Amino acid sequence: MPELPDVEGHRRFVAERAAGRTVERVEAPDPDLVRNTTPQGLGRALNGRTFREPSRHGKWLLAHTDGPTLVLHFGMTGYLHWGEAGDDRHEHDRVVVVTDGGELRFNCMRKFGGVWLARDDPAEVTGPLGPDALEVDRDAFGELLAGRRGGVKSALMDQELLAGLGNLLADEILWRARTHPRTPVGDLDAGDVDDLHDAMREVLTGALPHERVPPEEGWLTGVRDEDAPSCPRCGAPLEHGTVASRSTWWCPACQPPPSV
DNA sequence: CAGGATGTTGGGTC
DNA sequence: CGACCCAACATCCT
Repeated sequence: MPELPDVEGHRRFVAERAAGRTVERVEAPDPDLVRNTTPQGLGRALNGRTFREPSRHGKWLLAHTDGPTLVLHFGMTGYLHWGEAGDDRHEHDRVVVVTDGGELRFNCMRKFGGVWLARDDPAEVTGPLGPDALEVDRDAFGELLAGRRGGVKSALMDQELLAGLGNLLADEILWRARTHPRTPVGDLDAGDVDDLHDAMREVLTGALPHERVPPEEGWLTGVRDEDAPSCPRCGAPLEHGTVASRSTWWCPACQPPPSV
């Protein structure tokens, strides 16, 4: 679930369902997913507080209140849903914030995500993050890459460089920009950086309405789970390998490998 | 049964 | 320090 468009969807969900509601208590069916305090401590900090308009930085969701901020990260399988008091909960609902108008439920099957309490600056729990990928214009993007060593895919996915892109988005952007994922950043010329920035904007703005990387026609994500996927653009059989320690798909025709 | 999956962290290496 | 790799985390699915 969790790359920038997914988390933006969760942000909208909090804005629609939780903003303006007041916390009555916190319940943690799995207390381990309350990461930097105890469920009791989280409750003491949030009880009586009212959710305000949430924000997002990269893959982190910041559910602000009129006091501290509830910070959420979704790992690989986290999502939010809403329930009314007395509704059956899902077995993977790990943390539940009970408000005066219903329950915000953090569901996380694989338990890679979690919730944190930020009494002050959320950066204390998120750690250092680069600028949000949606906010980076062409010049800023070029400056981020300038001086960067290593491969372009690992750069795009480095949250301290640029926040919000994950494995699916990185492959999607590289495919759209016709750039091989193993291309050294230092080999990119200005036109390549233009193409990458354009592709990033197109992929993000295209994905946002879906609140996910859409597995649709014309997207790499639409074919990457097939048995023998082929390029949605040129039809060549896609290649697969490990790049930046992640499962990676690319088109050998559209994205020629970097010359050694 | 083995292997893989949209993420992050910590340890070790060069 | 910058960057890479791997293992680990927990759970489900093929």
